[in-house]
Amino acid sequence: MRGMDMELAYRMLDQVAAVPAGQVATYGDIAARAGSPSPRLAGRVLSELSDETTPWHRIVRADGTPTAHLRDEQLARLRSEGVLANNGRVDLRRYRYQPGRAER
DNA sequence: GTTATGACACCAC
DNA sequence: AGTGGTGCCATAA
Repeated sequence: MRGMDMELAYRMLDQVAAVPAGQVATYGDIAARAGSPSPRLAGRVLSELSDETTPWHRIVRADGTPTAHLRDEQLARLRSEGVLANNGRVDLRRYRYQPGRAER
């Protein structure tokens, strides 16, 4: 839609869907895995194409802080999956999903 | 074509 | 560590 690269957009959505419950990924992670250099594009894709089946709440910013205008709901959803935040910040060292890397 | 804006990221203070 | 400036890709006016 909007003339955007839909294949890229769907790859991003796939990567979002690939993040398991209880873990998170950054916008940069999603963009990179989908083959895009632009984290902002990942954000825009989520804002426009996400639906009830898209775990958008598992995507946080590079420093572990949740999306500003949605932080309350996002943190609540993450908390319900077992992702705890300290002072509004998710511990990426602990919860970041990295494909191919063993769980702890 | 130029400017402003945005679910972001990085570097400098 | 928090704040601010700049870069980034794409859209809207």
